Amino acid sequence: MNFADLGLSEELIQAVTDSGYTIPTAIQAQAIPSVLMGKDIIGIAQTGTGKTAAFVLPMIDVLGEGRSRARMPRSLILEPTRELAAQVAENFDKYGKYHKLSMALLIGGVSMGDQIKALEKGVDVLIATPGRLMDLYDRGNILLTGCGLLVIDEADRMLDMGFIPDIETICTRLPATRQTLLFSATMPPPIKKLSDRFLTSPKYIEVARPASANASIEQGKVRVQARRKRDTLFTMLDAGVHTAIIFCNRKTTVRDLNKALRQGGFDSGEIHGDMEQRDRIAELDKFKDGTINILVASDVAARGLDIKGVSHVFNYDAPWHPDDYVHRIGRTGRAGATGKAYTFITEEDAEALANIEKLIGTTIPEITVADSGGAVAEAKPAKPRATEERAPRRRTRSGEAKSRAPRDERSSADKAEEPTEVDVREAQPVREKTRVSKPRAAKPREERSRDKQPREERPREERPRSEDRRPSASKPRRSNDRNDGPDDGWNGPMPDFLSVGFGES
DNA sequence: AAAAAAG
Repeated sequence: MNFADLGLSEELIQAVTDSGYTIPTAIQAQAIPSVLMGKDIIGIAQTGTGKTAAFVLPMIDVLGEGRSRARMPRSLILEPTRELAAQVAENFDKYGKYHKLSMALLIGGVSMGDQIKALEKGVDVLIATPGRLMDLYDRGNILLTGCGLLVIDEADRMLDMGFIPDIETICTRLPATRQTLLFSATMPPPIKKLSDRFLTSPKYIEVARPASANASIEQGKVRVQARRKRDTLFTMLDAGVHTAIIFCNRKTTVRDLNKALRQGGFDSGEIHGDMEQRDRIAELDKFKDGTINILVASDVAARGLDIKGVSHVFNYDAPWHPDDYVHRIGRTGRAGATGKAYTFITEEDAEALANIEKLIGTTIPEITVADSGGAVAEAKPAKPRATEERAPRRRTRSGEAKSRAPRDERSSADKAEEPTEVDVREAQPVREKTRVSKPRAAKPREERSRDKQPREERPREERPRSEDRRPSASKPRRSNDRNDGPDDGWNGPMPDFLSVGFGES
């Protein structure tokens, strides 16, 4: 199967070929012919499965015939966030280069003037976030009566964000005879209701359940004391990280952590919802072109963002909502590349971890990092096994017995996880055992950590004095490292401690 | 417990 078999025009196939793609993904192969035939579609798929191209490509051909009229867009694509909307617009530019389609991107945070001008001229494709679309509609700048094709993308996220009433309003303003494509990673009841109401005998397409979390992502959890998160992260980044997105739960944490990383000599940037739109775009661009290789992010970047070659995702804070975990780690391991996803777990995160592991149906392997203080955190009264915490009592007990092997049968790696009375910061044997890779710092450690931790927490001789530059982490990657092909994700060597998993699974 | 989206 390749793109030429799907019924797309030659110009379009040329544009796809120019972009370096030849084989359609599962969702593309299933959706494109149906969209071309004018059918409604429910697509259960994450981005990264090629979902965007699955509707962008056929839409370009469908809209290639006919022309737009002033204020009457011919098609509408709804996206939950501004970044996703902009990303879809980029796809239209990329694949529509041999077609002359007009397009308007209606998102908040930027001035309305240009958007209104584009609408006045008439557009074939309207790509919008609900807020700005409703705003412009209420001002009388848009007529949706000529809009025969609607795409509701990331429907489950629209639901999370409270957009469903807006979506319903918008649906009723479109002509009743239209084609509707709905994409969602999951199908919670409100989305099912929405599709029952606004889609007509849709074709149901489901690919790679997101909860099964992409096999190309190697996951790990790191038990860490809250106050040692920063040092632990630095240690892991020092070991050599190509490109990382670091998720935090709060915007303030994003800001603080990015500041600390920059002070520590890392090439990092940040993105969160309190930033000006242009700053968000600028930071994303820097991340994409390699000016920075670490992006500290709130959940604004958790879903859908398609940045190639992200080698690592760190959950600096464990996400409260388990769905967010799946979405966050999905920023790595994209387009056939491999990725690593590490989640910091503090004592407060027990319930969040339990929910995550329940959702993904597996126990995330635990890895240990020197100085995380994780062993101390574990010295608390034993908690129930994470995945079983919410299970009925009887299951809990039997399951627990099974998963906990007798002490002396466990590997030494397992023993490293044993609760211990000894503070690992003082205990050389533990340090030696857990530190598999020697850290190298961009700047002498003392310079970096000047304002972070009291000196005494780190034995002086532990601090490397070499002038060694940090490996890839400190250096902007060459731009050809990624973003110039579909399969150019990171596949480089992995520092030992990042690739070694300990016990549990 | 937060963040996102309209300003």
